[in-house]
Amino acid sequence: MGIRERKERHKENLKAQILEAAKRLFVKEGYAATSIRKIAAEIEFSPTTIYLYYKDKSDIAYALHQEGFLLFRERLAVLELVEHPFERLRAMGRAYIQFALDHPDFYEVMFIMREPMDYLETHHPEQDWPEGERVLDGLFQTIHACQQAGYFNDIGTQEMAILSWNVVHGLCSLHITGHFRSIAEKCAPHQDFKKDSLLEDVFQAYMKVIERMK
Amino acid sequence: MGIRERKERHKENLKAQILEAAKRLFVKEGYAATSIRKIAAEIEFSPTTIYLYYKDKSDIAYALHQEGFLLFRERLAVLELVEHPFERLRAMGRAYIQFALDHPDFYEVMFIMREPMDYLETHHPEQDWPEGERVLDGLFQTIHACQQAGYFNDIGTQEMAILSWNVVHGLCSLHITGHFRSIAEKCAPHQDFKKDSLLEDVFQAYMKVIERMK
DNA sequence: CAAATTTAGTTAACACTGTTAATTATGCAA
DNA sequence: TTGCATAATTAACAGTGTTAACTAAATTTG
Repeated sequence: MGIRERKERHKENLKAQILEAAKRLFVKEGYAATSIRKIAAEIEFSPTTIYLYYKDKSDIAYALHQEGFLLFRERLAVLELVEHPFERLRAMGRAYIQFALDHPDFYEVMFIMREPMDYLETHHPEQDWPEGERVLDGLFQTIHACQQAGYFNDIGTQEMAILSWNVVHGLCSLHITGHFRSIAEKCAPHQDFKKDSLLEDVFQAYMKVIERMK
Repeated sequence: MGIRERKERHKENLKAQILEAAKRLFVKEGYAATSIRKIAAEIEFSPTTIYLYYKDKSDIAYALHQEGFLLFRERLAVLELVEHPFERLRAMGRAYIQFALDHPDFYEVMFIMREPMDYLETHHPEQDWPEGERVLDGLFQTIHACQQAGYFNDIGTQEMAILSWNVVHGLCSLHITGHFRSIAEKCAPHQDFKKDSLLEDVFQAYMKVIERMK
């Protein structure tokens, strides 16, 4: 029987298979359209089977959230090689934006949606947000190195790190949620090229601003 | 003649009543928990009656979105009285943050949720986002006045306006979606007071940064 | 080996959701 | 009074997350 074969094949990685199926649906149709029942259908199991491996839907959301951070760190890791701290900061910002443009669904589950955060708070109240802290820590170190190199020394390292994060997050989140759709062309009605480079332009403006802080 | 007018008035009345009921539920339990059926129950009408006055749920979301901008502009209007443009910019930023803290649900429907934006695009594709543009225009003018006063003249006005918007939006959105919950205390483990003033601190850092750009 | 027990997975159901088609009730004009 | 347009309703569709009860298979125990 085909069903028995399938069962034997995936005896132990069913949890991983659920996540893979969820990820497939998720990147194809977004989180909102990824229902428990569809995930179940994708792996040819009953919907309730999902609940044997994941507590609830926010648990799956958090798993996708973690998956996104895996992708994200993988991308940013190479930037450790950029020696000049200020140029590294610039590269990190651009990489952040590019990640959001390449993987808007992952960006949403990582930085916009409440569900993964709610899962952390309700099911693991003791610990806080390891993924976010790890990324922010990398940014913190680069900002610190910038300050060692003489940049923005009259600003707190934490404040500067969170500020820089905020600038790119503001851009990416407003872009993804559709709030920039009409803003872009209003900003440059007779410059069509600007429509596609608003994120880049504003980020460059930020870098220009903090560049002077030496 | 007069009959039709009265009918229209009654119709507008019920439409307004629906919105009022939606707003009540919305500020009390958030958008996610505000269902069509609950709105209908609140005004003691059948659920389908809602559809005689609003196209679909995203239509209601957009109405709440507009309602939020009404509140928002009402608050910011008085800041036109602040003469010094840079101080006006500072006041606008603080007012923006305070609005988000006071009305997180409205902030969410105004700047975070896709639904109102989707309504605009699918049901009114010709026009773009009037609420956003109007607010951004006010910011644009203040930035322009700052530049006239000698601030950040080597940065484009549009870029500077959107950048400033991004900074406060980044702060408010990450705060509202719960992404700052654990970040705050990590930043200042032995300074309890900082937990509540992260938004203010980072905003001040931004103001400090652009203050130097004269 | 057979019986008991644990485990994995399923079916059926609950209580919701947004939304539409068909139907009834209501007030107005001819 | 009849006919008609409109307002509002009921019933239903197609989905959602989630839980309790149940079955079948595997494993442990006497």
